[in-house]
Amino acid sequence: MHIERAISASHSLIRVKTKSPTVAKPPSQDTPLTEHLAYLLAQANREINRQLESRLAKEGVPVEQWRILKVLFDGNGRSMGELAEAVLLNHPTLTKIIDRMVSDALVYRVQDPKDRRKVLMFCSDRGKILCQRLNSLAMSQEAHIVENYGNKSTNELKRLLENLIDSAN
Amino acid sequence: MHIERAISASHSLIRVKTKSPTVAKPPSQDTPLTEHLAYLLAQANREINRQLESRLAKEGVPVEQWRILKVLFDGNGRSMGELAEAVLLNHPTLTKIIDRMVSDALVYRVQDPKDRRKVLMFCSDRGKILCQRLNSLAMSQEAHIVENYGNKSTNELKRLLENLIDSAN
DNA sequence: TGGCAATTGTTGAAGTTTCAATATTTTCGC
DNA sequence: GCGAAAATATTGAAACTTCAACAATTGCCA
Repeated sequence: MHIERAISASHSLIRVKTKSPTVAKPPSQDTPLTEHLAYLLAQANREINRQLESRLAKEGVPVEQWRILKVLFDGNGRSMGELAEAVLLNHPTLTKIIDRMVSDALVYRVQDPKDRRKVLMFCSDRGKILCQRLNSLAMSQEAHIVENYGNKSTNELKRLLENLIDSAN
Repeated sequence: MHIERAISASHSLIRVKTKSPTVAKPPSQDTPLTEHLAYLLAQANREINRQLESRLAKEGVPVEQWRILKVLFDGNGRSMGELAEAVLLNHPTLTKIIDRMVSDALVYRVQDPKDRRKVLMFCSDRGKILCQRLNSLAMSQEAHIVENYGNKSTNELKRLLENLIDSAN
């Protein structure tokens, strides 16, 4: 292995056939789309998100709103900026979603007394009750994934995703 | 291990405490948002997609267009349906992106002679040349990920994602 | 202190995606 | 072979997201 690397590094004309089947291929020009990490993530995300979406549709609530309710559930207010970060939305999008949720009386705005530029968001009682129903639906979805995919794989995948996210920052 | 499984399978009243520190918590009502698989996937996807996007921006091309070019690069035509499936877009969205790409002379439409309902998409020479430059950018992004995140983790993550996608269908 | 730069959130316009309806062609049962 | 149903792609309207500009407030430093 040492030797193989040395040979390959010296650009030998002799082709050394590598043995390992799971040897790390560096991504090359003709790597199929389906082997790119970015693509696999997009595909997995799309699939899982669809499943969740269709569960939450029972309550007529989009995934983003569930995330917002879940973050606010603890009763501590969050500024729009914190919230946007937490739920993976950019500011203007969040503002408009929050507008709808305020209309539905799920959340409400309070001006931050410490810093009057900020708006603190809170979850209403109605929002909390809905949130709990949504949590059940989300839980059952995740249970369903674990059933098909296995407990070990699920946990391992979560761990790897967390590391990836960390390493990307 | 055999025995443990047997006990657990027989629903014994005796609790067998599993040793593993990474024991599977079943998702519960108050599982934080950030521990849900759907959330981790969304976050990782967002992050990696942003990185890729900013690389491809050097050529002024959105990620979706790179995917399309890459799929068509082999010169075999694809129907809109096949293409939509391959690049994770729904039909109307694809139609409109293709309209733009046709304007830019990156791809072209040909009516399928075997089945005149279908339109076969092909990549132009110009599209192929651009695709190769984009492939380089995408490769360098993936190399960058591997650098920070590690080769082993990257491959393992890809494997797990593939399995997840399979198990979800 | 006064004023300039930075932070925070919202708004309106522009761009994009999605939904439902449509047009065209093929398939299949009878 | 005919007609109804299915498959394929596109279109226009509606919904949504994003971008750039704006308004309000705070922090800073000279």
